[in-house]
Amino acid sequence: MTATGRKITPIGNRRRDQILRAAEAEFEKYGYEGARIQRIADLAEVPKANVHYYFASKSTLYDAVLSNVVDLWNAALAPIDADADPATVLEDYIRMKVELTRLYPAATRIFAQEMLGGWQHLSEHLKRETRAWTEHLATEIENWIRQGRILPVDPFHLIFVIWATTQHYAESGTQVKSIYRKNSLTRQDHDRLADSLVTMVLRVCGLEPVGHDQRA
Amino acid sequence: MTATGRKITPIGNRRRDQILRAAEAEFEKYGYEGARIQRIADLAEVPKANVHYYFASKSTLYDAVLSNVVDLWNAALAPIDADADPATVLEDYIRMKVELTRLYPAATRIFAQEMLGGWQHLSEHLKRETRAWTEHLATEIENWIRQGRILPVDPFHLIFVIWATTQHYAESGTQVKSIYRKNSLTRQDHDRLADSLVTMVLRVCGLEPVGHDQRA
DNA sequence: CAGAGTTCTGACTATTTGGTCAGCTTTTTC
DNA sequence: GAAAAAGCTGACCAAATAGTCAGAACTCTG
Repeated sequence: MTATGRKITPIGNRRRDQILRAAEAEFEKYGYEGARIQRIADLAEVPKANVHYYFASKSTLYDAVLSNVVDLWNAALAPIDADADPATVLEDYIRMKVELTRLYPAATRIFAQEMLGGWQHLSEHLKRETRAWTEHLATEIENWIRQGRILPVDPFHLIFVIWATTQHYAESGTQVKSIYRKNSLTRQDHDRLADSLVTMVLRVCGLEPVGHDQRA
Repeated sequence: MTATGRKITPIGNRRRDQILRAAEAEFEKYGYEGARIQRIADLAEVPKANVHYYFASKSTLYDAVLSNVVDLWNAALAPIDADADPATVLEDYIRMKVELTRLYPAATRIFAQEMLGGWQHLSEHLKRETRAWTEHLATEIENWIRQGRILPVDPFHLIFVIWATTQHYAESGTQVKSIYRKNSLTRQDHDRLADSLVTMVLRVCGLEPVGHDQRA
């Protein structure tokens, strides 16, 4: 250990962020095991020892990155309007997730890697938040079904479809290239994915799109 | 390098398989970077040097594992009946994928990890096979749409939903536990996932289930 | 059963990598 | 402006790990 125990100054904070950003990129690209402190240092354009000045260990650094990522995720997932109609809630949810994916591909991939690894590095506290929100939405869906506002669907499976698809799409920059022969994901690609997903999910629920695009 | 160049005898083949199986488990659990030759040796109950007798390097060993996995995958994806009706083709496809996932969770996870990593270790030849089949199915779906047999859907997005969902479900043993509060995935869980998926996908296409279950 | 070929392994090496630390430089504080 | 604190870093170190190799042990064939 070398870090923590001193005061924080603006100058130190800037360096910290600089290293954190580099670490995010590195962890995204190589995963926890594959990540190399030296490469993070190079990318941040600081000597390796400087990384250890701010973060005692690789694990500490990863914790910091992961915490940022999950905060971002949970913050965006926050609002849910109980009075709104199902189609709107679902559509908003989907578009928001796709948007997150477009804006923060690195964060998204780290989130997914962590998930695949069984949240080995995620604190209980953060896990609980993520789960709570999912259960909230599931309850909402169950209400809609009971009220006959949408067709019967297993709420978790429905959420899972949305989740898996956006997630998967985001994670697979290279896969999309190799299987679908695209060279990059444009803004338009994301919009079209969101449109497709919205239409598909609404059809699953027996709903029609509210106003926007109708193609799938 | 130490391996290859000698003849293959049954006894050698058995050891090779033994090591290969251990390697599959190790790569599944830790990924390429995280995998340790020593652990593979321990799991296979052979000395480490024996691993290197059969596989020159970690990379060679991973290639062998991956090749098995992709063969399995491509073999299962092979048949597609052009005359069959859309509902049947889609349902068979989904159930087959879920089944693969249930039977070979390790292989499935490795496949996914490799995908996430952008097929960094997969040979061109294997990549092409995987892609070709996907395109075949996509063409089929386009035909159905043109003939008015199903509602308009982006074929790739539809395939993607199926793919992403089954894949994701398979990969997420621990995630499912932590988010959905299940302790393990039973045969029944897989059946219900398949049922849900079939119903959802068919609804998306404006089709009704052929005969089986109707719940989603 | 003898010799050739194959299989196996303990002991080793080379390299990579996370982490430390003493002391230098810069910034802040009084 | 000097003392204290924070920031910084080159040069190390210890541990882990992939890979090597000489030769022992085993198996098969004629």
